[in-house]
Amino acid sequence: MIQSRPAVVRISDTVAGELEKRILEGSLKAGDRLPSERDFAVELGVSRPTLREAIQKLTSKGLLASRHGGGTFVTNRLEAHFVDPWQEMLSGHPMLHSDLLEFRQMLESQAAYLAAERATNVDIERLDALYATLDSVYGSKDMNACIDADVAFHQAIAEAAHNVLIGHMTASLMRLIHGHVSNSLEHLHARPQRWDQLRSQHYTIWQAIREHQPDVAARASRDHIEFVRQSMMNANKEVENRLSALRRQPSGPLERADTGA
Amino acid sequence: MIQSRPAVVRISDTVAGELEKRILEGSLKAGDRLPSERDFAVELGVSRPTLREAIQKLTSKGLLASRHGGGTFVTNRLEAHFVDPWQEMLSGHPMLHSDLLEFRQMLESQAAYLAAERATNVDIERLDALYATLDSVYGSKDMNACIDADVAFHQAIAEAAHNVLIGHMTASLMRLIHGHVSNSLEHLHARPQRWDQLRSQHYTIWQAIREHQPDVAARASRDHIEFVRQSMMNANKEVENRLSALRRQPSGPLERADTGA
DNA sequence: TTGGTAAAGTGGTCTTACCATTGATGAGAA
DNA sequence: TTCTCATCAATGGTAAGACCACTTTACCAA
Repeated sequence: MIQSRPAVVRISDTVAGELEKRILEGSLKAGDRLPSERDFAVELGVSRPTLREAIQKLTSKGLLASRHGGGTFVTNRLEAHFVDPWQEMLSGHPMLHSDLLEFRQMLESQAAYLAAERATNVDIERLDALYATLDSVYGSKDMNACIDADVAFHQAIAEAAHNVLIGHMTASLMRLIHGHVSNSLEHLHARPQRWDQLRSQHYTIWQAIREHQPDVAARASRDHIEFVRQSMMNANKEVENRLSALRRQPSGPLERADTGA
Repeated sequence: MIQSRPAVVRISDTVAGELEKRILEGSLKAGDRLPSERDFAVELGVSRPTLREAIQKLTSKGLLASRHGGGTFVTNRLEAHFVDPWQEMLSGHPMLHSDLLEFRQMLESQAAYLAAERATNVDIERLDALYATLDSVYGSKDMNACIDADVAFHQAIAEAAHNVLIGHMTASLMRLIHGHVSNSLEHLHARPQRWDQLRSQHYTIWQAIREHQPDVAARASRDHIEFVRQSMMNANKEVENRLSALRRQPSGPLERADTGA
Protein backbone atom coordinates (compact mmCIF):
# COMPACT_ATOMS: atom_id res chain seq x y z
CA MET A 1 0.00 0.00 0.00
CA ILE A 2 2.94 2.24 0.61
CA GLN A 3 3.37 3.89 -2.73
CA SER A 4 6.45 5.44 -1.15
CA ARG A 5 8.90 7.01 -3.56
CA PRO A 6 9.32 5.58 -7.00
CA ALA A 7 12.90 5.51 -8.13
CA VAL A 8 11.99 7.95 -10.88
CA VAL A 9 12.48 11.60 -10.11
CA ARG A 10 10.46 13.97 -12.21
CA ILE A 11 12.35 17.03 -13.29
CA SER A 12 9.37 19.21 -12.53
CA ASP A 13 9.46 17.96 -8.95
CA THR A 14 13.13 18.77 -8.71
CA VAL A 15 12.49 22.25 -10.03
CA ALA A 16 9.54 22.76 -7.70
CA GLY A 17 11.71 21.69 -4.78
CA GLU A 18 14.42 24.08 -5.85
CA LEU A 19 11.97 26.98 -6.03
CA GLU A 20 10.48 26.03 -2.70
CA LYS A 21 13.93 25.99 -1.19
CA ARG A 22 14.68 29.44 -2.54
CA ILE A 23 11.44 30.78 -1.10
CA LEU A 24 12.12 29.14 2.22
CA GLU A 25 15.66 30.42 2.44
CA GLY A 26 14.62 33.92 1.52
CA SER A 27 16.38 34.38 -1.79
CA LEU A 28 12.85 34.64 -3.18
CA LYS A 29 10.91 36.88 -0.83
CA ALA A 30 7.22 37.54 -0.58
CA GLY A 31 6.08 39.85 -3.33
CA ASP A 32 9.08 39.15 -5.51
CA ARG A 33 8.41 38.63 -9.16
CA LEU A 34 9.93 35.62 -10.85
CA PRO A 35 11.76 36.03 -14.15
CA SER A 36 9.61 35.39 -17.20
CA GLU A 37 8.93 31.73 -17.83
CA ARG A 38 11.07 31.76 -20.94
CA ASP A 39 14.09 33.31 -19.25
CA PHE A 40 13.68 31.34 -16.06
CA ALA A 41 13.46 28.07 -17.94
CA VAL A 42 16.78 28.81 -19.62
CA GLU A 43 18.32 29.84 -16.30
CA LEU A 44 17.24 26.61 -14.66
CA GLY A 45 18.22 24.53 -17.66
CA VAL A 46 14.77 23.05 -18.25
CA SER A 47 12.07 23.53 -20.83
CA ARG A 48 9.20 25.90 -20.38
CA PRO A 49 6.50 23.23 -19.91
CA THR A 50 8.56 21.63 -17.17
CA LEU A 51 9.02 24.94 -15.43
CA ARG A 52 5.32 25.61 -15.83
CA GLU A 53 4.47 22.32 -14.16
CA ALA A 54 6.75 23.19 -11.28
CA ILE A 55 5.14 26.62 -10.97
CA GLN A 56 1.74 24.99 -11.10
CA LYS A 57 2.63 22.72 -8.20
CA LEU A 58 3.71 25.62 -6.04
CA THR A 59 0.70 27.65 -7.16
CA SER A 60 -1.64 24.94 -5.96
CA LYS A 61 0.28 24.97 -2.69
CA GLY A 62 -0.37 28.69 -2.50
CA LEU A 63 3.27 29.73 -2.59
CA LEU A 64 3.12 31.33 -6.02
CA ALA A 65 0.50 33.24 -7.98
CA SER A 66 0.47 33.97 -11.70
CA ARG A 67 -1.23 36.81 -13.50
CA HIS A 68 -1.85 36.43 -17.20
CA GLY A 69 0.31 38.97 -18.95
CA GLY A 70 1.62 40.26 -15.67
CA GLY A 71 4.04 37.75 -14.29
CA THR A 72 4.45 35.19 -11.54
CA PHE A 73 4.83 36.35 -7.96
CA VAL A 74 5.78 34.89 -4.61
CA THR A 75 2.84 35.10 -2.25
CA ASN A 76 3.15 36.06 1.37
CA ARG A 77 1.36 32.96 2.57
CA LEU A 78 4.24 31.88 4.77
CA GLU A 79 4.37 35.24 6.46
CA ALA A 80 0.66 35.82 6.46
CA HIS A 81 0.47 32.89 8.79
CA PHE A 82 2.26 34.99 11.39
CA VAL A 83 1.20 38.49 10.53
CA ASP A 84 -2.49 38.39 9.74
CA PRO A 85 -3.83 37.62 13.19
CA TRP A 86 -1.83 40.49 14.66
CA GLN A 87 -2.29 43.21 12.09
CA GLU A 88 -5.55 44.62 13.33
CA MET A 89 -4.91 43.65 16.91
CA LEU A 90 -1.98 46.02 16.92
CA SER A 91 -4.11 48.95 15.86
CA GLY A 92 -6.80 48.24 18.38
CA HIS A 93 -4.64 47.45 21.37
CA PRO A 94 -1.66 49.78 21.65
CA MET A 95 -0.42 48.00 24.72
CA LEU A 96 0.63 45.25 22.35
CA HIS A 97 3.44 47.46 21.13
CA SER A 98 5.34 46.76 24.29
CA ASP A 99 5.03 43.00 23.83
CA LEU A 100 5.98 43.38 20.22
CA LEU A 101 9.15 45.26 21.01
CA GLU A 102 10.04 42.77 23.69
CA PHE A 103 9.63 40.00 21.16
CA ARG A 104 11.65 41.91 18.64
CA GLN A 105 14.36 42.43 21.19
CA MET A 106 14.66 38.70 21.67
CA LEU A 107 14.50 37.96 17.97
CA GLU A 108 16.98 40.52 16.77
CA SER A 109 19.54 39.95 19.47
CA GLN A 110 19.51 36.27 18.66
CA ALA A 111 19.72 37.09 14.97
CA ALA A 112 22.71 39.34 15.59
CA TYR A 113 24.35 36.64 17.69
CA LEU A 114 23.94 34.00 15.03
CA ALA A 115 24.89 36.39 12.25
CA ALA A 116 28.16 37.19 14.01
CA GLU A 117 28.73 33.49 14.28
CA ARG A 118 27.79 32.42 10.77
CA ALA A 119 27.96 35.37 8.40
CA THR A 120 29.73 34.48 5.18
CA ASN A 121 31.76 36.90 3.12
CA VAL A 122 28.79 37.44 0.88
CA ASP A 123 26.61 38.29 3.87
CA ILE A 124 29.19 40.74 5.15
CA GLU A 125 29.54 42.40 1.78
CA ARG A 126 25.81 42.92 1.66
CA LEU A 127 25.80 44.25 5.19
CA ASP A 128 28.60 46.64 4.32
CA ALA A 129 26.64 48.01 1.39
CA LEU A 130 23.45 48.33 3.40
CA TYR A 131 25.22 50.01 6.30
CA ALA A 132 26.76 52.49 3.89
CA THR A 133 23.37 53.48 2.49
CA LEU A 134 21.90 53.53 5.98
CA ASP A 135 24.63 55.87 7.15
CA SER A 136 24.22 58.13 4.16
CA VAL A 137 20.44 58.46 4.30
CA TYR A 138 20.69 59.27 8.01
CA GLY A 139 22.56 62.32 6.89
CA SER A 140 19.70 63.34 4.67
CA LYS A 141 16.29 64.14 6.02
CA ASP A 142 14.31 61.68 3.95
CA MET A 143 12.21 59.83 6.49
CA ASN A 144 11.00 57.10 4.18
CA ALA A 145 14.48 56.38 2.93
CA CYS A 146 15.62 56.05 6.54
CA ILE A 147 12.91 53.53 7.35
CA ASP A 148 13.60 51.49 4.24
CA ALA A 149 17.33 51.42 4.87
CA ASP A 150 16.79 50.55 8.52
CA VAL A 151 14.47 47.67 7.67
CA ALA A 152 16.81 46.40 4.97
CA PHE A 153 19.75 46.50 7.36
CA HIS A 154 18.01 44.55 10.10
CA GLN A 155 16.58 42.12 7.57
CA ALA A 156 20.02 41.45 6.17
CA ILE A 157 21.27 40.65 9.67
CA ALA A 158 18.40 38.22 10.14
CA GLU A 159 19.26 36.49 6.89
CA ALA A 160 22.92 36.31 7.79
CA ALA A 161 21.83 34.27 10.80
CA HIS A 162 21.09 31.45 8.37
CA ASN A 163 17.97 30.29 10.14
CA VAL A 164 14.91 30.35 7.90
CA LEU A 165 12.50 30.82 10.79
CA ILE A 166 14.39 33.82 12.09
CA GLY A 167 14.50 35.23 8.58
CA HIS A 168 10.78 34.91 7.93
CA MET A 169 9.83 35.95 11.43
CA THR A 170 11.91 39.10 11.16
CA ALA A 171 10.38 39.90 7.78
CA SER A 172 6.93 39.41 9.26
CA LEU A 173 7.64 41.60 12.24
CA MET A 174 9.17 44.25 10.05
CA ARG A 175 6.07 44.38 7.94
CA LEU A 176 3.94 44.42 11.03
CA ILE A 177 5.64 47.39 12.62
CA HIS A 178 6.47 49.20 9.41
CA GLY A 179 3.62 51.57 9.87
CA HIS A 180 4.48 52.12 13.48
CA VAL A 181 8.18 52.74 13.07
CA SER A 182 7.55 56.12 11.54
CA ASN A 183 6.11 57.32 14.80
CA SER A 184 9.21 56.77 16.81
CA LEU A 185 11.53 57.87 14.04
CA GLU A 186 9.62 61.07 13.64
CA HIS A 187 9.96 61.59 17.32
CA LEU A 188 13.68 60.94 17.20
CA HIS A 189 14.18 63.10 14.20
CA ALA A 190 13.62 66.24 16.18
CA ARG A 191 16.30 65.17 18.64
CA PRO A 192 19.69 65.20 16.93
CA GLN A 193 21.65 63.71 19.80
CA ARG A 194 19.35 60.69 19.90
CA TRP A 195 19.53 60.47 16.14
CA ASP A 196 23.27 60.14 16.42
CA GLN A 197 22.90 57.49 19.08
CA LEU A 198 21.00 55.36 16.60
CA ARG A 199 23.82 55.70 14.12
CA SER A 200 26.41 54.62 16.63
CA GLN A 201 24.26 51.68 17.72
CA HIS A 202 23.99 50.46 14.16
CA TYR A 203 27.73 50.89 13.79
CA THR A 204 28.43 48.77 16.86
CA ILE A 205 26.18 45.96 15.67
CA TRP A 206 27.64 46.09 12.22
CA GLN A 207 31.21 45.92 13.43
CA ALA A 208 30.51 43.14 15.92
CA ILE A 209 29.06 40.99 13.15
CA ARG A 210 31.94 41.82 10.82
CA GLU A 211 34.44 40.80 13.45
CA HIS A 212 32.47 37.70 14.44
CA GLN A 213 31.84 38.65 18.05
CA PRO A 214 28.46 37.06 18.81
CA ASP A 215 28.08 38.25 22.39
CA VAL A 216 28.94 41.82 21.54
CA ALA A 217 26.54 41.78 18.59
CA ALA A 218 23.73 40.33 20.66
CA ARG A 219 24.14 42.83 23.45
CA ALA A 220 24.44 45.77 21.08
CA SER A 221 21.31 44.65 19.29
CA ARG A 222 19.49 44.26 22.57
CA ASP A 223 20.55 47.73 23.67
CA HIS A 224 19.48 49.11 20.31
CA ILE A 225 15.93 47.82 20.61
CA GLU A 226 15.83 48.88 24.24
CA PHE A 227 16.68 52.36 23.09
CA VAL A 228 13.96 52.29 20.45
CA ARG A 229 11.59 51.04 23.09
CA GLN A 230 12.32 53.92 25.41
CA SER A 231 12.00 56.38 22.57
CA MET A 232 8.67 54.98 21.55
CA MET A 233 7.39 55.15 25.07
CA ASN A 234 8.38 58.79 25.20
CA ALA A 235 6.77 59.39 21.85
CA ASN A 236 3.57 57.75 22.99
CA LYS A 237 3.59 59.79 26.15
CA GLU A 238 3.98 62.92 24.08
CA VAL A 239 1.15 61.92 21.78
CA GLU A 240 -0.90 61.09 24.83
CA ASN A 241 -0.30 64.53 26.20
CA ARG A 242 -1.17 66.16 22.95
CA LEU A 243 -4.33 64.10 22.66
CA SER A 244 -5.45 64.83 26.18
CA ALA A 245 -5.00 68.49 25.42
CA LEU A 246 -7.16 68.12 22.33
CA ARG A 247 -9.69 66.11 24.22
CA ARG A 248 -10.59 69.16 26.19
CA GLN A 249 -12.16 70.58 23.08
CA PRO A 250 -15.60 69.20 22.27
CA SER A 251 -16.89 68.13 18.87
CA GLY A 252 -14.21 65.70 17.91
CA PRO A 253 -14.86 63.81 14.67
CA LEU A 254 -15.19 60.08 15.00
CA GLU A 255 -11.75 58.60 15.34
CA ARG A 256 -11.36 55.72 13.03
CA ALA A 257 -8.06 53.92 12.79
CA ASP A 258 -7.17 53.58 9.17
CA THR A 259 -5.84 50.11 8.55
CA GLY A 260 -3.81 51.37 5.64
CA ALA A 261 -3.48 49.86 2.20
CA MET B 1 -6.00 42.15 -2.15
CA ILE B 2 -8.20 42.28 -5.25
CA GLN B 3 -6.46 39.11 -6.31
CA SER B 4 -9.62 37.13 -5.75
CA ARG B 5 -11.18 36.39 -9.17
CA PRO B 6 -9.35 37.77 -12.16
CA ALA B 7 -12.47 37.09 -14.26
CA VAL B 8 -10.30 35.11 -16.65
CA VAL B 9 -11.06 31.40 -16.69
CA ARG B 10 -8.19 29.16 -17.58
CA ILE B 11 -9.14 26.14 -19.63
CA SER B 12 -7.03 23.91 -17.40
CA ASP B 13 -9.12 25.03 -14.45
CA THR B 14 -12.30 24.18 -16.31
CA VAL B 15 -10.97 20.76 -17.20
CA ALA B 16 -9.76 20.16 -13.63
CA GLY B 17 -13.21 21.09 -12.38
CA GLU B 18 -14.81 18.72 -14.86
CA LEU B 19 -12.59 15.83 -13.76
CA GLU B 20 -13.18 16.62 -10.12
CA LYS B 21 -16.90 16.59 -10.78
CA ARG B 22 -16.70 13.19 -12.42
CA ILE B 23 -14.74 11.82 -9.51
CA LEU B 24 -17.12 13.20 -6.93
CA GLU B 25 -20.16 12.02 -8.87
CA GLY B 26 -18.70 8.55 -9.06
CA SER B 27 -18.37 8.16 -12.79
CA LEU B 28 -14.66 7.99 -12.01
CA LYS B 29 -14.24 5.71 -9.05
CA ALA B 30 -11.24 5.17 -6.81
CA GLY B 31 -8.73 2.91 -8.53
CA ASP B 32 -10.07 3.64 -11.98
CA ARG B 33 -7.56 4.33 -14.66
CA LEU B 34 -8.00 7.37 -16.84
CA PRO B 35 -7.73 7.10 -20.61
CA SER B 36 -4.29 7.89 -21.96
CA GLU B 37 -3.49 11.56 -22.02
CA ARG B 38 -3.53 11.65 -25.81
CA ASP B 39 -6.94 10.01 -26.11
CA PHE B 40 -8.41 11.86 -23.18
CA ALA B 41 -7.24 15.21 -24.51
CA VAL B 42 -9.05 14.53 -27.77
CA GLU B 43 -12.13 13.37 -25.93
CA LEU B 44 -12.23 16.54 -23.85
CA GLY B 45 -11.43 18.73 -26.81
CA VAL B 46 -8.30 20.30 -25.33
CA SER B 47 -4.60 19.99 -25.96
CA ARG B 48 -2.45 17.54 -24.08
CA PRO B 49 -0.51 20.19 -22.08
CA THR B 50 -3.79 21.66 -20.89
CA LEU B 51 -5.06 18.27 -19.82
CA ARG B 52 -1.73 17.60 -18.13
CA GLU B 53 -2.02 20.82 -16.15
CA ALA B 54 -5.49 19.85 -15.05
CA ILE B 55 -4.26 16.41 -14.01
CA GLN B 56 -1.40 18.04 -12.17
CA LYS B 57 -3.78 20.22 -10.20
CA LEU B 58 -5.79 17.23 -9.08
CA THR B 59 -2.63 15.27 -8.38
CA SER B 60 -1.45 17.93 -5.99
CA LYS B 61 -4.86 17.81 -4.37
CA GLY B 62 -4.40 14.10 -3.90
CA LEU B 63 -7.26 13.02 -6.15
CA LEU B 64 -5.12 11.54 -8.92
CA ALA B 65 -1.80 9.74 -9.13
CA SER B 66 0.31 9.15 -12.22
CA ARG B 67 2.81 6.39 -12.82
CA HIS B 68 5.35 6.88 -15.58
CA GLY B 69 4.53 4.36 -18.27
CA GLY B 70 1.68 2.98 -16.26
CA GLY B 71 -1.15 5.41 -16.45
CA THR B 72 -3.08 7.88 -14.34
CA PHE B 73 -5.32 6.57 -11.58
CA VAL B 74 -7.99 7.88 -9.27
CA THR B 75 -6.81 7.58 -5.69
CA ASN B 76 -8.99 6.58 -2.82
CA ARG B 77 -7.99 9.25 -0.36
CA LEU B 78 -9.02 12.79 -1.06
CA GLU B 79 -7.51 15.68 0.79
CA ALA B 80 -4.79 14.15 2.84
CA HIS B 81 -3.54 17.64 2.28
CA PHE B 82 -1.89 19.92 4.80
CA VAL B 83 -3.39 23.35 5.06
CA ASP B 84 -0.52 24.76 7.07
CA PRO B 85 2.25 25.70 4.63
CA TRP B 86 4.87 25.47 7.36
CA GLN B 87 3.75 22.00 8.28
CA GLU B 88 4.23 20.92 4.72
CA MET B 89 7.60 22.59 4.50
CA LEU B 90 8.71 20.76 7.59
CA SER B 91 8.05 17.41 5.96
CA GLY B 92 9.73 18.32 2.72
CA HIS B 93 12.81 20.04 4.07
CA PRO B 94 14.35 18.18 7.00
CA MET B 95 16.99 20.82 7.50
CA LEU B 96 14.19 22.92 8.91
CA HIS B 97 14.14 20.79 12.03
CA SER B 98 17.44 22.18 13.16
CA ASP B 99 16.34 25.75 12.54
CA LEU B 100 13.09 25.06 14.29
CA LEU B 101 14.76 23.79 17.42
CA GLU B 102 17.15 26.70 17.40
CA PHE B 103 14.21 29.05 17.23
CA ARG B 104 12.44 27.17 19.94
CA GLN B 105 15.53 27.38 22.13
CA MET B 106 15.49 31.14 21.84
CA LEU B 107 11.76 31.39 22.37
CA GLU B 108 11.46 29.10 25.36
CA SER B 109 14.48 30.36 27.21
CA GLN B 110 13.13 33.88 26.89
CA ALA B 111 9.71 32.66 27.97
CA ALA B 112 11.22 30.98 31.02
CA TYR B 113 13.16 34.12 31.83
CA LEU B 114 10.10 36.34 31.69
CA ALA B 115 7.97 33.78 33.47
CA ALA B 116 10.40 33.69 36.36
CA GLU B 117 10.23 37.44 36.42
CA ARG B 118 6.50 37.93 36.12
CA ALA B 119 4.68 34.77 37.14
CA THR B 120 1.75 35.49 39.43
CA ASN B 121 0.50 33.16 42.11
CA VAL B 122 -2.16 31.93 39.76
CA ASP B 123 0.45 31.13 37.15
CA ILE B 124 2.54 29.25 39.65
CA GLU B 125 -0.41 27.26 40.90
CA ARG B 126 -1.16 26.18 37.38
CA LEU B 127 2.46 25.33 36.77
CA ASP B 128 2.51 23.26 39.95
CA ALA B 129 -0.48 21.25 38.82
CA LEU B 130 0.92 20.73 35.33
CA TYR B 131 4.29 19.73 36.67
CA ALA B 132 2.66 17.18 38.94
CA THR B 133 0.82 15.70 35.97
CA LEU B 134 3.96 15.72 33.89
CA ASP B 135 5.95 13.98 36.59
CA SER B 136 3.33 11.31 37.08
CA VAL B 137 2.85 10.47 33.40
CA TYR B 138 6.58 10.19 33.00
CA GLY B 139 6.36 7.32 35.43
CA SER B 140 3.87 5.60 33.19
CA LYS B 141 4.77 4.56 29.69
CA ASP B 142 1.97 6.34 27.89
CA MET B 143 3.73 8.18 25.11
CA ASN B 144 0.81 10.36 24.08
CA ALA B 145 0.11 11.43 27.63
CA CYS B 146 3.77 12.40 27.97
CA ILE B 147 3.66 14.55 24.88
CA ASP B 148 0.43 16.25 25.91
CA ALA B 149 1.70 16.95 29.41
CA ASP B 150 4.99 18.22 28.05
CA VAL B 151 3.29 20.58 25.63
CA ALA B 152 0.90 21.82 28.30
CA PHE B 153 3.77 22.49 30.70
CA HIS B 154 5.81 24.48 28.22
CA GLN B 155 2.72 26.34 27.04
CA ALA B 156 1.90 27.33 30.60
CA ILE B 157 5.40 28.74 31.00
CA ALA B 158 4.97 30.74 27.83
CA GLU B 159 1.73 32.17 29.10
CA ALA B 160 3.26 33.00 32.45
CA ALA B 161 5.67 35.21 30.55
CA HIS B 162 2.75 37.59 29.99
CA ASN B 163 3.68 38.47 26.47
CA VAL B 164 0.94 37.66 24.00
CA LEU B 165 3.35 37.23 21.10
CA ILE B 166 5.45 34.74 22.98
CA GLY B 167 2.33 32.86 23.98
CA HIS B 168 1.00 32.76 20.46
CA MET B 169 4.31 31.82 18.91
CA THR B 170 4.86 29.05 21.40
CA ALA B 171 1.44 27.62 20.69
CA SER B 172 2.11 27.75 16.96
CA LEU B 173 5.47 26.07 17.29
CA MET B 174 4.06 23.41 19.57
CA ARG B 175 1.41 22.59 17.05
CA LEU B 176 4.00 22.54 14.30
CA ILE B 177 6.36 20.10 15.98
CA HIS B 178 3.70 18.04 17.69
CA GLY B 179 3.85 15.38 15.03
CA HIS B 180 7.62 15.34 15.01
CA VAL B 181 8.16 15.27 18.73
CA SER B 182 7.19 11.63 18.89
CA ASN B 183 10.33 10.68 16.98
CA SER B 184 12.73 12.01 19.54
CA LEU B 185 10.60 10.90 22.49
CA GLU B 186 10.44 7.42 21.10
CA HIS B 187 14.17 7.47 20.83
CA LEU B 188 14.54 8.67 24.40
CA HIS B 189 12.06 6.22 25.69
CA ALA B 190 14.42 3.31 25.19
CA ARG B 191 17.09 5.11 27.22
CA PRO B 192 16.01 5.34 30.87
CA GLN B 193 18.90 7.48 32.07
CA ARG B 194 18.11 10.11 29.44
CA TRP B 195 14.46 9.86 30.29
CA ASP B 196 15.33 10.75 33.85
CA GLN B 197 17.45 13.64 32.66
CA LEU B 198 14.35 15.11 31.05
CA ARG B 199 12.52 14.88 34.34
CA SER B 200 15.27 16.66 36.22
CA GLN B 201 15.48 19.36 33.56
CA HIS B 202 11.78 20.07 33.88
CA TYR B 203 12.17 20.16 37.64
CA THR B 204 14.97 22.72 37.41
CA ILE B 205 12.97 25.00 35.15
CA TRP B 206 9.89 24.67 37.30
CA GLN B 207 11.74 25.50 40.49
CA ALA B 208 13.59 28.43 38.96
CA ILE B 209 10.31 29.98 37.88
CA ARG B 210 8.72 29.32 41.25
CA GLU B 211 11.60 31.02 43.00
CA HIS B 212 11.72 33.90 40.53
CA GLN B 213 15.24 33.32 39.28
CA PRO B 214 15.09 34.47 35.67
CA ASP B 215 18.65 33.69 34.67
CA VAL B 216 18.52 30.21 36.13
CA ALA B 217 15.22 29.52 34.40
CA ALA B 218 16.48 30.79 31.06
CA ARG B 219 19.64 28.75 31.19
CA ALA B 220 17.83 25.62 32.34
CA SER B 221 15.34 26.03 29.52
CA ARG B 222 18.11 26.54 27.02
CA ASP B 223 19.91 23.45 28.25
CA HIS B 224 16.68 21.51 28.07
CA ILE B 225 16.11 22.26 24.41
CA GLU B 226 19.78 21.71 23.69
CA PHE B 227 19.35 18.28 25.20
CA VAL B 228 16.31 17.58 23.06
CA ARG B 229 18.25 18.82 20.07
CA GLN B 230 21.10 16.43 20.68
CA SER B 231 18.69 13.58 21.22
CA MET B 232 16.94 14.32 17.99
CA MET B 233 20.20 14.51 16.12
CA ASN B 234 21.13 11.11 17.48
CA ALA B 235 17.74 9.77 16.52
CA ASN B 236 18.16 11.11 13.02
CA LYS B 237 21.63 9.66 12.80
CA GLU B 238 20.25 6.30 13.79
CA VAL B 239 17.58 6.48 11.15
CA GLU B 240 20.20 7.61 8.67
CA ASN B 241 22.35 4.59 9.42
CA ARG B 242 19.43 2.28 9.03
CA LEU B 243 18.56 3.86 5.70
CA SER B 244 22.10 3.77 4.36
CA ALA B 245 22.21 0.09 5.15
CA LEU B 246 19.12 -0.37 3.04
CA ARG B 247 20.50 1.82 0.34
CA ARG B 248 23.25 -0.63 -0.52
CA GLN B 249 20.87 -2.93 -2.27
CA PRO B 250 19.18 -1.07 -5.07
CA SER B 251 21.13 0.39 -7.94
CA GLY B 252 19.55 3.49 -9.31
CA PRO B 253 22.24 5.95 -10.25
CA LEU B 254 19.94 7.63 -12.75
CA GLU B 255 22.19 10.55 -13.57
CA ARG B 256 20.38 12.55 -16.09
CA ALA B 257 22.83 12.88 -18.97
CA ASP B 258 22.52 15.91 -21.10
CA THR B 259 22.26 14.84 -24.70
CA GLY B 260 23.58 18.13 -25.87
CA ALA B 261 22.21 17.48 -29.32
C1' DT C 1 5.38 -24.05 -17.06
C1' DT C 2 8.96 -20.80 -16.80
C1' DG C 3 11.99 -17.39 -18.18
C1' DG C 4 13.45 -13.77 -20.98
C1' DT C 5 12.81 -10.60 -24.75
C1' DA C 6 10.57 -7.64 -27.93
C1' DA C 7 6.88 -4.57 -28.93
C1' DA C 8 3.25 -1.58 -27.87
C1' DG C 9 1.31 1.76 -24.80
C1' DT C 10 1.84 5.56 -21.53
C1' DG C 11 3.54 9.38 -18.92
C1' DG C 12 7.56 12.85 -18.98
C1' DT C 13 10.04 16.26 -21.47
C1' DC C 14 11.33 19.30 -25.22
C1' DT C 15 10.54 22.44 -29.15
C1' DT C 16 8.00 25.68 -31.62
C1' DA C 17 4.32 28.52 -32.49
C1' DC C 18 0.46 31.44 -31.69
C1' DC C 19 -3.15 33.72 -28.77
C1' DA C 20 -4.86 36.73 -24.76
C1' DT C 21 -3.88 39.77 -21.26
C1' DT C 22 -1.24 43.19 -18.99
C1' DG C 23 1.53 47.27 -18.18
C1' DA C 24 4.28 50.89 -19.69
C1' DT C 25 5.37 54.20 -23.14
C1' DG C 26 4.45 58.03 -25.82
C1' DA C 27 1.49 60.88 -28.69
C1' DG C 28 -2.30 63.92 -28.70
C1' DA C 29 -5.89 66.74 -26.56
C1' DA C 30 -7.56 69.77 -22.85
C1' DT D 1 1.86 71.45 -18.46
C1' DT D 2 -1.09 67.74 -17.39
C1' DC D 3 -4.16 64.24 -18.33
C1' DT D 4 -6.18 60.70 -21.36
C1' DC D 5 -5.98 57.09 -24.34
C1' DA D 6 -4.20 54.25 -27.99
C1' DT D 7 -0.38 51.44 -29.07
C1' DC D 8 2.95 47.82 -28.44
C1' DA D 9 6.28 44.95 -26.28
C1' DA D 10 6.49 41.62 -22.59
C1' DT D 11 4.39 37.78 -20.36
C1' DG D 12 1.43 33.95 -19.16
C1' DG D 13 -1.93 30.50 -21.46
C1' DT D 14 -2.82 27.14 -25.03
C1' DA D 15 -1.83 24.22 -28.89
C1' DA D 16 0.54 20.62 -31.78
C1' DG D 17 4.05 17.41 -32.73
C1' DA D 18 8.03 14.79 -31.62
C1' DC D 19 11.12 12.03 -28.88
C1' DC D 20 12.56 9.64 -24.60
C1' DA D 21 12.04 6.55 -20.45
C1' DC D 22 9.40 3.47 -18.21
C1' DT D 23 5.71 -0.13 -17.73
C1' DT D 24 2.94 -3.58 -19.29
C1' DT D 25 1.80 -7.16 -22.18
C1' DA D 26 2.40 -10.68 -25.37
C1' DC D 27 5.07 -13.80 -27.50
C1' DC D 28 8.63 -17.10 -27.99
C1' DA D 29 12.05 -20.36 -26.55
C1' DA D 30 13.96 -23.49 -23.08
